[in-house]
Amino acid sequence: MGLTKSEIFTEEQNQVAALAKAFAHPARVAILQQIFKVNNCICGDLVEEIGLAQATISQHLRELKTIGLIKGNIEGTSVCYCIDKDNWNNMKSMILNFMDQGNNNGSDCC
Amino acid sequence: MGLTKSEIFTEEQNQVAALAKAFAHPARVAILQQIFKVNNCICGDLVEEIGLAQATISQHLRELKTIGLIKGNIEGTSVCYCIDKDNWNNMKSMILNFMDQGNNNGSDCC
DNA sequence: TATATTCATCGTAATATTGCAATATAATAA
DNA sequence: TTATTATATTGCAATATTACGATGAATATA
Repeated sequence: MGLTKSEIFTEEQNQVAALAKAFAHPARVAILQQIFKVNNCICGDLVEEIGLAQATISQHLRELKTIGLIKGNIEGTSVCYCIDKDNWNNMKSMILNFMDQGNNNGSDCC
Repeated sequence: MGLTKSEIFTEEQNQVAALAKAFAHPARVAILQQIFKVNNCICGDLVEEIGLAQATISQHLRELKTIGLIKGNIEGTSVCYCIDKDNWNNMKSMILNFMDQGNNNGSDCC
């Protein structure tokens, strides 16, 4: 069916999944790394850096913006993107919290 | 097209994306949480706990197993699943490393 | 004004994912 | 042997994702 039954899961489960989905494509991982690397805002050099069509990059940027990981600012004819650090840190905590369950020190049970 | 162009990305970018994809569905998040919660091995109570058909749960379990986050052990007629802690910790490091870039302390640039 | 530049959006083709019923497989119990 | 139980696999239908060309909107430049 392709339709996730979100209503049967907790808010937290849906949130973790939604954030993970944002990271679940190498182009979006690459975009985020590039924004971090350049540190200052970058614009459409992403299209050059990464080897995808402009429309494709724009689509990935929108997904990252929609979930709140990045912000975009219009500067003349180009658009400057950067990490939304508050949100980024919140989401980092969420993922950490999820991955830290049960402190993983005992030996595997099977 | 629906076909990710993996070859144009780095190994790391593809790995982060692959791990994130495993977390990118609330059913898989719920399965992992449940395995952690019960701590000891659990079997097909997942079908009861989570409200999805047995075939669907089995499919999600296979994805988690394929990427290496969990291990399954046959015990009589049932199967005991548990976290693969070595892999889990490695993947946690990978995600942390990715999310820690640029230590996020300055103010946003736009 | 006319033209270029930069980015977003639309439409669409190809592929992937989700979910389930039906069926298969494997181990135990009667 | 014949059930029974627990899980996996297969085969679909519905929906989502990825990618890109074409086009649109906005700003800058000649």
